[in-house]
Amino acid sequence: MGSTRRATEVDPDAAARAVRVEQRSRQLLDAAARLMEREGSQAVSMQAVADEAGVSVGLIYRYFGGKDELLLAVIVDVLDTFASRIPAALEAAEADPVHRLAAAFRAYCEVIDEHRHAAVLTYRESKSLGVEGREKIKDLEIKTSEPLRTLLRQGIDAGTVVDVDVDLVAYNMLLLAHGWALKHWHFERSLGLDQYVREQTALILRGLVEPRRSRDYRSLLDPVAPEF
Amino acid sequence: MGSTRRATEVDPDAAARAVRVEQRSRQLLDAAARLMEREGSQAVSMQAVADEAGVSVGLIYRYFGGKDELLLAVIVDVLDTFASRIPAALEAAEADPVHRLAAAFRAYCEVIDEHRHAAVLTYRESKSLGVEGREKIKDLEIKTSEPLRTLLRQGIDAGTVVDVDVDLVAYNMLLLAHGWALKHWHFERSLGLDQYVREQTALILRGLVEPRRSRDYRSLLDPVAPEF
Amino acid sequence: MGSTRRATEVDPDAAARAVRVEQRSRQLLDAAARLMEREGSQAVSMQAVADEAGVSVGLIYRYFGGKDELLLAVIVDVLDTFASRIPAALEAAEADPVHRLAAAFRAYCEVIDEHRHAAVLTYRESKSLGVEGREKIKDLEIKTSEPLRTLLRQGIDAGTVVDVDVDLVAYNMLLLAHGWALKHWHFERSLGLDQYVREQTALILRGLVEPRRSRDYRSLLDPVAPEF
Amino acid sequence: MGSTRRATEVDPDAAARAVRVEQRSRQLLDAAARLMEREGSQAVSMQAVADEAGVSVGLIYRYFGGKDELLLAVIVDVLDTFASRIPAALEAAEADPVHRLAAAFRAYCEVIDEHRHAAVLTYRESKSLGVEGREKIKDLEIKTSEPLRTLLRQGIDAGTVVDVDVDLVAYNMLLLAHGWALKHWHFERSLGLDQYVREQTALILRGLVEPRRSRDYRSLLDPVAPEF
DNA sequence: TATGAATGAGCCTTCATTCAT
DNA sequence: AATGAATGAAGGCTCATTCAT
Repeated sequence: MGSTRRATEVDPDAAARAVRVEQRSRQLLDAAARLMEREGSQAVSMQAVADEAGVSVGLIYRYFGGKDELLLAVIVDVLDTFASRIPAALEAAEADPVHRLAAAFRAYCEVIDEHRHAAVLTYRESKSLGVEGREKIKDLEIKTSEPLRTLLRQGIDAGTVVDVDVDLVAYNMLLLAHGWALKHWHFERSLGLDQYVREQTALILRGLVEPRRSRDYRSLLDPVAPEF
Repeated sequence: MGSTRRATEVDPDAAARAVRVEQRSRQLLDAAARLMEREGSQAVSMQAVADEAGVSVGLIYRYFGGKDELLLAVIVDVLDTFASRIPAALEAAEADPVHRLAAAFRAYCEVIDEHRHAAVLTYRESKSLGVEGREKIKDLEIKTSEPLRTLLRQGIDAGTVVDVDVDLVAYNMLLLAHGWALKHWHFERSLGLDQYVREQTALILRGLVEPRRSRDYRSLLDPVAPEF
Repeated sequence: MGSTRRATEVDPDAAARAVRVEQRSRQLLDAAARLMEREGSQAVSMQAVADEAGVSVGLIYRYFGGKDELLLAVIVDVLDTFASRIPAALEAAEADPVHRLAAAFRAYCEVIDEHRHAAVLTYRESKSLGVEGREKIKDLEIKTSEPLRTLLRQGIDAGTVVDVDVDLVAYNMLLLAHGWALKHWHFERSLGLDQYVREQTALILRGLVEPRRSRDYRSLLDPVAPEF
Repeated sequence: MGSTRRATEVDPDAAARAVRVEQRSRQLLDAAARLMEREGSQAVSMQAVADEAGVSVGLIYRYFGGKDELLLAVIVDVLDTFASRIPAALEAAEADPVHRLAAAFRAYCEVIDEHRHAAVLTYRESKSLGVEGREKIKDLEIKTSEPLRTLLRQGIDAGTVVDVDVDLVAYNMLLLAHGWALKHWHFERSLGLDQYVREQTALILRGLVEPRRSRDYRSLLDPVAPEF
């Protein structure tokens, strides 16, 4: 079966197959993520994912090695969404690093709000993730938070941001964004996402912005901290 | 039934029994926590807890209603440790609210370091915790973070801390402390606990301390941010 | 998903699946019943049923919701056997209601003899049966005993049966048939099934048949009560 | 230890001990029976019996070999109640065998109504009863039903009862009495105990009483079958 | 005698994984 | 490529029974 072309050419069969594999993976990943958000990660059994995707259990195993691999893929998928959404948000924002920082944080929080349960999965036992998965996630987080670090450095260079530990601040912003998912049941009645983002932004910026430049960013914090 | 003492005394049998119940509960709670730290919470089966504690499965059910209840008790136990350790740490610290805030944060981080996995348990699916458990945890967290809120308010009143949303800042400090557990595998090679505490403290204080009072707290941040 | 035939035809896949489901259910039901007859209902664990049927435990749960449901299904199955065997026995019998009554009673006893332990299951704690199951059994028993009631009424109308409480007599005949199973260990050494049926038939008819018509049914009672 | 008297005298210690054993057994038996009637035989665990009796689990094992033995003892106890209640009921009844038969049947039904669940236990798996227990029960049932057989024979001799298989009729009357317990959930809404007894008595007597003597017993059947 | 803490075999059930079709 | 029936290990839990006190 299949074609027997020269190796220098791209095998069109292989290409078509790759496309189908891609589509199926997408379908399964989306189903798993949807299920997870809708029913909580407790309800994610292979059968449930299959049902949600409208395929058979067996098929999942043709695309993912097993449950752990599937779950890891879902996490990676979410982190990929981060990696693509943040830059998009930055383009829409003003050129100023601090404004962009705020936009990036908001984008983080919004993606997390959409993938609350999947985001929390990142904190799963490293055992079930495996060394490989752990490394992959670490890399992705670093890569995804790269824009933050870049912006922080730009701000510091521009003199609008005080001289902080760029790595740690980036990490903290991530954690605070995740905080929305982690402590969601803590806040769900008292705080909306928008309010959460605004207040956290105010707090973060207060620690970052050079005191003598702070009045430049008042608009960013309205209406939460107009007195800033 | 046992002895027949004067009614004015507390039944010594009941008292002795209460002590034994307390000891057994401790033993089981510790075993569960130990197992969790060592093998990860995935490995926590009732049989495993029993083995770790050196007792039989059945016995656990005399002290805890079931697995969920046991796990909830482990969480509550950790939160209780918080609630008792933080005040102790505060007494040892200087009277100044900002110094105390830093001491409290360090104490938080240290307890979490000792109960890394149990601390993370707080973020379990609320479903498996049950409404009751969820409420209990929420209450305990609020109660445990109360010292932070008090200190923040004192600082604000004293004019050493800027006017922030006390609730959110307290929550953030908690989250940052938890961050040590949550992202431990992220930092384990690059950062020690002490370093983590110092750097985070510096960042937090930078956002809290009134700029014109900042030089009063330089010592707190050395050697991490001597330039502060 | 399978073939794409004309919509007017029944989906052959679904049909085939239904057949297989039916076969498996049969197999499991029979295994459970067999096990019950051989080892007593105490020995009926899911594992034992699986072993007896030559399948795995898990499979049972694809066909029955749980142990209670399986047991209920066994009971219902036996009652269904009743419901189908009795009419068959009646067709083979003479047209006369009293003759048919005797034939029905014999048929009852024979089915019960074949499902001795399962028949007794009907008397299980109603709790473990559940409200639903209880109602189902009640309905089936009423439905199954309907032929008896009909025959009794016909006999009364024809003047060959005295005017009795049709419901209670039908219930008694059922109970007496069950008696063969219930008190089997009482009789097993002294009485055979055939003998049991004959003697009980004689007793029942003596209480039912109009005295002046009794000689018409002498043949029914031979050789047990030739003097009747 | 204890006393060292001559063997010809009854050891008073032993006697006292026997009394205590008897009392304890009573206490436990009653507790078990009470529990069974109140909660159904499903709820009869050793712990529950101990609680109901106000003693510890361990103590039960000093008086009964185990659960099966305890349950057997409860059954035997109930059958003993039969054996003592029936004669008492007969003494209160008229001298006529048929009247006494009716009185005996009523007494049976009443005792069974009081020990519904225990009565049904008789039909427990022979396996869990053991050969010994089975024999004991068989003997007790035969002994207990002896009055019935005697009365039937007297009736036959007196010419008021037709010539029936005395053993089987006695057995049937027992079964019909048990029927009240066995099918209780069938009748509980439609029939009271008294009604059940009356109707069954009417049916039984119709099959037993010599047709030409039937009018002598009309009063027995009122108001159920006044036309008899 | 009496207690009740402790045991552990055994039960029901779930679910990731495999494999014949 | 796709299905889904079948597997069986593993988990949570119960409860009859024992034994040190």
